[in-house]
Amino acid sequence: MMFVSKLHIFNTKTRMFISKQMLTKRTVSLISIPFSRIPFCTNASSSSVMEDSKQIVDTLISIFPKRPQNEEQNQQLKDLGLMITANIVENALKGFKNWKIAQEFFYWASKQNNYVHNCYTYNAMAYMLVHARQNDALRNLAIEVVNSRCFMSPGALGFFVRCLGSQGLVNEANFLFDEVKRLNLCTPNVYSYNCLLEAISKSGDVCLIESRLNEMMGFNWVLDKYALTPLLYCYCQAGEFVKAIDVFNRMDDSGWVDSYIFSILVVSFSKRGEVDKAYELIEKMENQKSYGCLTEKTCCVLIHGFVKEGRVDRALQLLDKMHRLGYNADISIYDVLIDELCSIKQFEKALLLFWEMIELGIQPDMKILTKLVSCVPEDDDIIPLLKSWKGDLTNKNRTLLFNSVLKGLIGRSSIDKAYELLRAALADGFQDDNERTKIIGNGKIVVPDTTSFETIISGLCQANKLDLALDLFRDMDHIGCKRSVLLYNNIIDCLSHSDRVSYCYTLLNEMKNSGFQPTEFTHNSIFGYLCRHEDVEGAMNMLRAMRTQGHKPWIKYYTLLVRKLCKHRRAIEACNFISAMAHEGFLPDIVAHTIALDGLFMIGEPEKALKLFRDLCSSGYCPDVVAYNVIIKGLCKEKRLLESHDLLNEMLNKGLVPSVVTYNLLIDGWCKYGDIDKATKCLSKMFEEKREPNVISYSTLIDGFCDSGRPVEALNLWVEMKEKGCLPNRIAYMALINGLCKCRKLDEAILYLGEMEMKDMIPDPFIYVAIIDTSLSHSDPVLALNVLKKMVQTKTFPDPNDKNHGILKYSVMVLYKDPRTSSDVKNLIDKGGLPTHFCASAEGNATDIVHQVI
DNA sequence: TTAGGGTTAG
Repeated sequence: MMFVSKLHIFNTKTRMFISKQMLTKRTVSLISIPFSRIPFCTNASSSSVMEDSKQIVDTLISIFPKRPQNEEQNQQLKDLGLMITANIVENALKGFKNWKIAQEFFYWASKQNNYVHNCYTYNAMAYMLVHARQNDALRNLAIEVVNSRCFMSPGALGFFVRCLGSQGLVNEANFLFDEVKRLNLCTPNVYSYNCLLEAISKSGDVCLIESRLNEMMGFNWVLDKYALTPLLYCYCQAGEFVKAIDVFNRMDDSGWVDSYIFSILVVSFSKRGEVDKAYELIEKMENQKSYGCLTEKTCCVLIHGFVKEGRVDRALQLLDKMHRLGYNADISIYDVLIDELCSIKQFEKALLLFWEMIELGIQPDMKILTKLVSCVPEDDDIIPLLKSWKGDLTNKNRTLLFNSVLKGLIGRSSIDKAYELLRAALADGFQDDNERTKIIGNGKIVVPDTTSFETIISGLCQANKLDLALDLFRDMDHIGCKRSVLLYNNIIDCLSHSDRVSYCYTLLNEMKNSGFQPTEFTHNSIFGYLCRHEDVEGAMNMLRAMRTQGHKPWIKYYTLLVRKLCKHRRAIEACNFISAMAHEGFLPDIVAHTIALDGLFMIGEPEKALKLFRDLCSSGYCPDVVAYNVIIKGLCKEKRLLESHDLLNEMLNKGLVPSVVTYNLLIDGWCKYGDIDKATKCLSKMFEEKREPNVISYSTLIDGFCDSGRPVEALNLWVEMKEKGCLPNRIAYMALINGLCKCRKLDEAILYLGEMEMKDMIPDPFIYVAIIDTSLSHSDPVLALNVLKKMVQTKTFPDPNDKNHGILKYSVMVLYKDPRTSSDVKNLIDKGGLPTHFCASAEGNATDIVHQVI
């Protein structure tokens, strides 16, 4: 046995200055070589040594895992321990199938006399740990290699660093790199650095990459493509596309862009939703004749990515390009494209792709076929699709096709046909001569399954044919077809919407007894019914049942209940419901609370509202702008303007930004309070705070000015509003016209009514009433009559409960009595243009009616 | 199979 030196001696002065040319020509492609093929060791010895070593390696691999079972083997292992070299250990390590055994061997070897590990044995061990994903052990090994003070070649360092990087142990890679440098165990070269950069890029840490690159440039090294690729990758990961494109262009100028580098950028564009940018890049490379850059694999990745971003247009263009490049698109590409085209209802394109597949010899699978059958809009397309199936027509496939035909019929609103088809299949398994059923049946019987029932029952429920659905549901038992949770849910939901709630409870019990666990949907279907019907007690009982199952009540339902209660002036009950929910562990959110606050103000309980609001704040809730708005609105209504402003300040202190609504409420508050100047100040404040006033702000203030008898200012504001680009709407016009009437500015009111009608805006009846009333007080019955005729023409009259109803009645009577208008009013009455209740009073006693009105 | 709901002007 030859004695082989156990220590490799390295040249520690390997640091050198490498020119760009040297790098580009000599650097081996780091990226394109699979990790596993990078050699650990280039040590070559004489052939006889290799022979001997090989024998030792083989023996170790064979006996070590078994562990010496007898004295003889034990002795053999001891003897081998005397003979091992780093080379032998390295090769033995590579031979073990189990990482644990390899690790035991590694530590056994290190205890043998005269044996010391070298960098290659460490690397072999690291490699085993990488493949076994033993990150803790790998981390420890990195520390051990430093502690062992073993020298490392720059290449070996690079290898270990890549091992760490591949497992995402970026900090460890940096630690190892810096420690071996500090302890003079290795002088890293460009390759070692590039490995480190690649490892860092796994973490996407742009700063770290940049600082390492600066380090490299400090040695006057020229950065090559393997240094820039990790940088490009990191910029892409960080979404720093400007920088990424810059790096890419630099690489492109040097002719370094290969398919991998190209795919980093282009796939990253796609992932960030920059589909057009990705496509432009593809075209740019194509124009540069860099054909090799766009590989088949990249195309596939991009098509999937484009579709995911909802850009099926670009995906189809790329598919076209693939064809031109002679690449094959696999079935998954067609699957994803057809699926997407169907979901955006571009069925013709989907069908074209389908037939293209067949032409290219790619056999569509059942998933693609059933998708198309179930959603193409034309009946005529179905038969050719069904006939195209060349695969096995097993019972299962037959049922799948049958179900897709049912789905298709329902999608085309032919629920009756679909229902009959299922009934026919249940009756005789298709003995009729319908062409479609013959194809599916192919002379054999189609056996409907649970999905068939789910499809039809869901269709029947949607079409409001609940009883038919229930019959079918009951029939499932007779043919021995298993029900499903989906079916129960669908029917329960449909029953709840048809107000047949007692049957819902029956089915709920039935499903539990049949071993189906109700889902959140099941419970919420019934909970929804109870909320719609303001059944607080029932809703609470359901909540308790839900709590035991860990189900959550849907927000939309419990807010609906709160809203309905408040609308019916049952705000106190709404508050009690909210508390009871909280007591059950379902704390309603700020929206439900806001509705309740509004409800309390509505029933004239401002103190209760304020208490609830303060309780919310102190219990850690953070009321938002809308909640504050509701309180401000309530306080304004109560004429507590100063408190409203206190709340505005409170909002600001909390960092909440008051909305346009907030200011509008305060403007309205001050207007109604009679302090129009304060209201104007609020408008100014909006400009200061860069909260652009809207048409509501202006209308409110215009109304306020008119109420204060200041029509000129109202009209000025009207002009200002239009100058600011804020267009008046129907309500704004009505506010102005009504306001002008209140100020007795009849001519202006008529002017704006004309303007409004020119814009095809139809005013509410009260506007006509206001003008009629004002005209009469201006002693202009003819004008009033004309407006009354307009009302008759447009058939808009105030509701009998509306106060304007009485005013109009009185006006009609006045016009009836006035000789200037009397005959016209009679005429209107005779022709039936005026509702009878106006006619009856026209001849009545004026005083009586005045009493009625007032 | 299921969703986000609440506040402003005549």
